[in-house]
Amino acid sequence: MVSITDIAARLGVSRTTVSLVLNNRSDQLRISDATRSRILSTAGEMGYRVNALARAASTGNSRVLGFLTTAPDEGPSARILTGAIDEATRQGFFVKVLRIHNDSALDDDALERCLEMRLGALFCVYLSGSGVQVLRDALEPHSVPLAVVDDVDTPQNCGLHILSDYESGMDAAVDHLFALGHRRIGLLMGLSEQELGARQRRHAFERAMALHQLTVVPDWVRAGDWGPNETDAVAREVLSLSPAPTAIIAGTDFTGLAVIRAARGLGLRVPDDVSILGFGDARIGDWADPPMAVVAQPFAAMGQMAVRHLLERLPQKEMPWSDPAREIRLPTELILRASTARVSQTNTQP
Amino acid sequence: MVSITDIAARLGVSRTTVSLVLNNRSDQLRISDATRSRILSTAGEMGYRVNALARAASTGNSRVLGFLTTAPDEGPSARILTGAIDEATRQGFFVKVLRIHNDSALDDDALERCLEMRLGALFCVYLSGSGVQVLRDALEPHSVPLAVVDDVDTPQNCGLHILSDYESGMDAAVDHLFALGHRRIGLLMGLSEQELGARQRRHAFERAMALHQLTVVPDWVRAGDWGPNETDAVAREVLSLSPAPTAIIAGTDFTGLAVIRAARGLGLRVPDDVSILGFGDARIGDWADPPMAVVAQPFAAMGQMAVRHLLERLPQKEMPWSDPAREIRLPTELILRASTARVSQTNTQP
DNA sequence: ATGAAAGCGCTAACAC
DNA sequence: GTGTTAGCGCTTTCAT
Repeated sequence: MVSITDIAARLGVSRTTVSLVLNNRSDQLRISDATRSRILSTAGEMGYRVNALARAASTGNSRVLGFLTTAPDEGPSARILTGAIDEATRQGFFVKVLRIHNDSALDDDALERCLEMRLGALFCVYLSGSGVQVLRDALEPHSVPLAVVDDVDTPQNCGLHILSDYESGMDAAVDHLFALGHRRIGLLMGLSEQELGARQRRHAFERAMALHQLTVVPDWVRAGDWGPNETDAVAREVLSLSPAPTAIIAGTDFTGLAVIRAARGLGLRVPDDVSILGFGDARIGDWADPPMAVVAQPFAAMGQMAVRHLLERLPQKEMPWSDPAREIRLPTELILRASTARVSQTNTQP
Repeated sequence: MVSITDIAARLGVSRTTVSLVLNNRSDQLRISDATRSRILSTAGEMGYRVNALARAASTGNSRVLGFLTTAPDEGPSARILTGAIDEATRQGFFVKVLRIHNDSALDDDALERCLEMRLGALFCVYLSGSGVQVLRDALEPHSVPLAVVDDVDTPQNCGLHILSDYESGMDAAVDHLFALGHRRIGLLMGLSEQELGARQRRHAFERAMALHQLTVVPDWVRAGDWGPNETDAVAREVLSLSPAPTAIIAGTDFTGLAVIRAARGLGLRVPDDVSILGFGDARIGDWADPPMAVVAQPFAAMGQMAVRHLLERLPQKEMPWSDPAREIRLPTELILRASTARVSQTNTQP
């Protein structure tokens, strides 16, 4: 592949001149228009392309970001990645995706390779808190900025933490249900109580309920890392209580689907007998029966923000590690569909 | 960050010696065990990490693969990526994900950047045929191997093409339905007729039907790039025909969900009145109501195979471009769930 | 067994 | 305006 040297040789000028022209530095250091255009056209003819590798080696700046994840194929991770790529591309950066398997002790190999590649900055999703800590400790000495995205139990001083604004999301959800006359609202999370995501949802839910002076009934609030069948079972259990909630907020989109199924299994009509509202992905609910309303989390925006903030801090090459982790919460969006309705007459008393 | 030179200086040996030891080339060119261990331990103490950038610049080999996609956040793309990353990691390679927006003329910028980064090989999904052609033409002069994954209308001579084995997948699907007594089977694809995926599914479907001497009823076979509502409408239309199919194979998982919804909307019970079988993603059907049987496509394996084949061809640095595109078809898996059942008595006549 | 020297392709400081 | 020189951090060939 043709190099800067080849062009210089062909034209009888120095490599420096070629480099300057091709990098558009010619305005600073003045190159004659004649030489300039000769170089440009020759480069074109010869099919020259910078060797980004050599450039990176020379400048020590790879213009590559690393994205660490345990589950690149799950919806949220993929959305975050997409948002991140778009923003990175816009700023002339690449994204390398690394998969981590063992996230508690944090895959040493992956970390090693991040450092070897002289990655400019890193962001990660779905790591355990201890994983993030390990990451942080490894990165700090090398001043590699770090951002943690989505529900990760980020320890103090671990850089940026970007997540959904659960509070406004839950507020919107409860507001909406309240406006439809619902007073008995349950929360089935589909996430383990251990996870930050579950705690955040629960907390935001309790807060939103309090704002409306509604009682949080413990039996109607359940957490757990459920598969389809477990979700079904829990939902049936909750919907069979008396009194039962008239509306259920599901902690994830898949959980929502299973709750709808459970309701139907009990002979309840959605939304006539019970309203169901999902939380998470925007799209999937559109295919549910009935189409499921959701509080959509801003995954793409989260990836985008992660990159934007990391790149802002790149030039100074210095993370404010000592500061407590800075949280950025991005707004959710309530998407109404056919799974919520005015509470039925027989169910109006709290 | 500490370099090979630092270590050499500290130890009073040459950079060469350090390089040899750290690369385990010491067996070829014999280095004394003493020196060897001194170097290793010093490297450890000083926290040395190869500068992969410099190495790549020097060897001209970046050990990075590029993954081009128009929709990194869609299920199949993400699955393929995951499989690819796993295989790449296993072989000491990285994967850079590039998003392409304009795929007909192929995002020139992205291509430019692939070449600049001296990517070792590329694989892509969701490109148009002309996009692949552009890619191929740009890559050939530089001997960059290319693999096209999944439903892409790959022109001749465009390297490897890796896709699902639609024939055995459809055979399994039709076999299964046939065994349940179904004779009137429809195919609602949810993919535009223009797309390779639709043509492949249709062809495989017709073949499978013929194997069982079943008639393909044109009215029951529909293609189109449908959203939820359009799918619903088409499904209702087909299910309202008389005679109507007793079983429907949906071309994608989401389409399957909407078909179930449409059936229910018409007062039909699934699977009692009509059986429904999805095609595509393995997981999502598990959350459907009823849980939906699917022919699962081997997305992760496809990514894995793409990488494996590309890496095989890396050393010789030469693609057999002149050969017709070599197709590799990977087996699907029939996952049975509750959406299919023996055909009802009233529906037994073809 | 070790080192010197040249090379990869690029950038950057400074001289002419 | 352009060229010289040195440097990035590594690899590789060839002396010693």
